[in-house]
Amino acid sequence: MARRLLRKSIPGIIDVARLAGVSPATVSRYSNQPDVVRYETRKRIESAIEELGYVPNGAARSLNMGASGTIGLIVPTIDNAIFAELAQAFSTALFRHSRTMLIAAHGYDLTRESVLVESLIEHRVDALAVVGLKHEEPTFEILSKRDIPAVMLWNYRERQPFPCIGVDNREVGRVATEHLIELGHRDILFLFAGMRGNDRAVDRRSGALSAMAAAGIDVPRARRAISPYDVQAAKELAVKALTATPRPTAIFSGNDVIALGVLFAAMSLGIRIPDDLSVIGIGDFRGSSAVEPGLTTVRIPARRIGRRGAEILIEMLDWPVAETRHDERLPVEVLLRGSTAQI
Amino acid sequence: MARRLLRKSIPGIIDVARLAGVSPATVSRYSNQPDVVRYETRKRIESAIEELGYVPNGAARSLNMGASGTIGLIVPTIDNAIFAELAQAFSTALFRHSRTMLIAAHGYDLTRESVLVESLIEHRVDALAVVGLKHEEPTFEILSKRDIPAVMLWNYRERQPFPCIGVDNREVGRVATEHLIELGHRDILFLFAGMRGNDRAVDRRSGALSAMAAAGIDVPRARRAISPYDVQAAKELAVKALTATPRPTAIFSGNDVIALGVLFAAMSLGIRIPDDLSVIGIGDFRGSSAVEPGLTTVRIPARRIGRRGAEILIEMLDWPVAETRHDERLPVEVLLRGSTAQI
DNA sequence: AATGCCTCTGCAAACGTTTTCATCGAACAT
DNA sequence: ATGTTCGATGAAAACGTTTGCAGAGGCATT
Repeated sequence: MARRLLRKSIPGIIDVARLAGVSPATVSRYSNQPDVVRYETRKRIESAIEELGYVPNGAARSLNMGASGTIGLIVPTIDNAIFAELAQAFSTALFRHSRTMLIAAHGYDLTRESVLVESLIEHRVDALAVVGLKHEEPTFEILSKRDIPAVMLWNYRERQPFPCIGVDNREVGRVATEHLIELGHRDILFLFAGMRGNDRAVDRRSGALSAMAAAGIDVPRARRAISPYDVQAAKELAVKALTATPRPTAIFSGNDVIALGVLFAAMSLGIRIPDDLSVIGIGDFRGSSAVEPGLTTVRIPARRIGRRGAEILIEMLDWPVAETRHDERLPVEVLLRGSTAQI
Repeated sequence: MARRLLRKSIPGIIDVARLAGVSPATVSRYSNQPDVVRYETRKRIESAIEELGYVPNGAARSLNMGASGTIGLIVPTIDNAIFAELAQAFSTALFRHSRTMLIAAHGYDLTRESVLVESLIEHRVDALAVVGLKHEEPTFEILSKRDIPAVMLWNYRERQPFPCIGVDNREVGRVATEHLIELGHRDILFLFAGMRGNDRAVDRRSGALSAMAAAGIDVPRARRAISPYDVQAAKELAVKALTATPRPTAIFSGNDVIALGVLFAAMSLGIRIPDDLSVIGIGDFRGSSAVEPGLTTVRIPARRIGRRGAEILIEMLDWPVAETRHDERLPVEVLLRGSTAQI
């Protein structure tokens, strides 16, 4: 961090007090409980604040109060349609309750996560949300040592060390697969998302494969692949798979980005969708409904997860004694659009 | 904000000092300039910290030092491919210099912006980056009153109150349009992005129209429309425009999202791209190269803008005396892909 | 007039760091 | 033996708020 800065000295509560002819205590009361200050005094303070351009020092306040008004969010990356939606909703919900979001990204490297947690704790976040259920030991340890209110977003499962708000990604993988099976598909190519440090992808995969097993359909190794989170890369992968024979009749895509790549691959090869090939995605990213044909996908309510996560944390802060668990399992649904059809 | 929380009392520097049998001053020195502390003492402090799970209190440090190690970023919204990329790069660059990003979004409502600035200043950000050149008076006022190092990202122009790092969006609009003109197009439909609180869109529009004027081509009102930032909405708009006669031979899209909508509209109508219609976008969002056919677009280096913005702010913090202006105009280039062709 | 209550305000002690200055030994040169 | 320098540490004063406690004055009740 920087050395001590000697900048134009910023006006503090004492300057305001002096100018308004009152004590600092009164100014403080003015900004925290205005109604206890006499009208006339209030006016004087107001104009003093106006004149000096006074903005209270959050660090001092935070030091005194033991709460910073800041809540942390740790995501794999911001630069991803779906986490961006989540973060935006989270931030908006916090703003509504006059708190601020401190966001940090670890780039799917869970070992870096505990460093971020520590950094956020150093900034004295009042509460913390993380994406996913899987975390390294230090992360859990530091969190419980401090007993900072924390939630895990995105993935839902029972009996977790912290409340979860999200969907059951095994269910997500399952319903997507079942949809294809119901349409009569037997030869399905599975393009899973990368699974390093990504328990959502792991769960989807396990849900998908168990649905196949339940239907008694074998999934040979050649029908399982892992695609990066990138339209172009997924497209190339799909092109390769679609030019080999025999060609699958359907493709399960671990997320909508991969599904888009598949769609474009099919277009470039002149394969008609859904006549020659069914494609299903996961996520319902913005734009997935607009692509031609519309992408059938499993909707994951990212915004709602973000909003509820924020609200629940605030609730935990405001009623710290409440012994209720705050888990929330959100429903998933298959959005039927044009990219899947009966075989 | 919350009332005073009475939580498990968190260990402070004094607890560490007591446990290690030294004074708080020594512990402080340990974490700031470890080399001045005797090896043996250092070891004792280390194990005390370990045992207590001590994490320094940023608020106290910030209060004392007058610097928080936090840098603010204000964007219209996080939930937008391009700003997410920017924010991610910004955050990463800050992290590399051990600072943290505090991000806030105003949803294209510039009047809300000054509230956010104030909130960030209350959190004592050491510096601030905002997107765009156009801001309400209070925003500028509060910033210059405090003389907090600030930069304006995304849009570049000379003689601005704060350093700009970005591209000249008039140039962006111009080169996109010139590309279409060079290909022989005369009847071009312009789908601009919404311009409320969005000076980037305003500039692109003005660049585009002036390029047309320079080429002596008239653009009737019916060939100018404004599209929301949404694939589906842009698609509907484009469908309407493409079913009317006469049909334009090319469409200028204010950004890649709109361009995607146009592409899908054309597909759904059986209009061949680029044979029957040329489409150009702006931004080079991820995935724009993978769509079929590849989208010709004007590349805007969002990541680089984010990274440079962060680096420049840090530079301004570390050498506050340097009188050099830190503006940076980044180059733009037309990426030729499959969606445009000679008429 | 004395008493009590209420409203508004001030005093001063925290909160957890960093940093200047001073102190104390030890090592070293004279 | 005496002075000098150096390295390692401690004491204490900030930094800018919030808040419990108490005091001052006004008003109503006895």
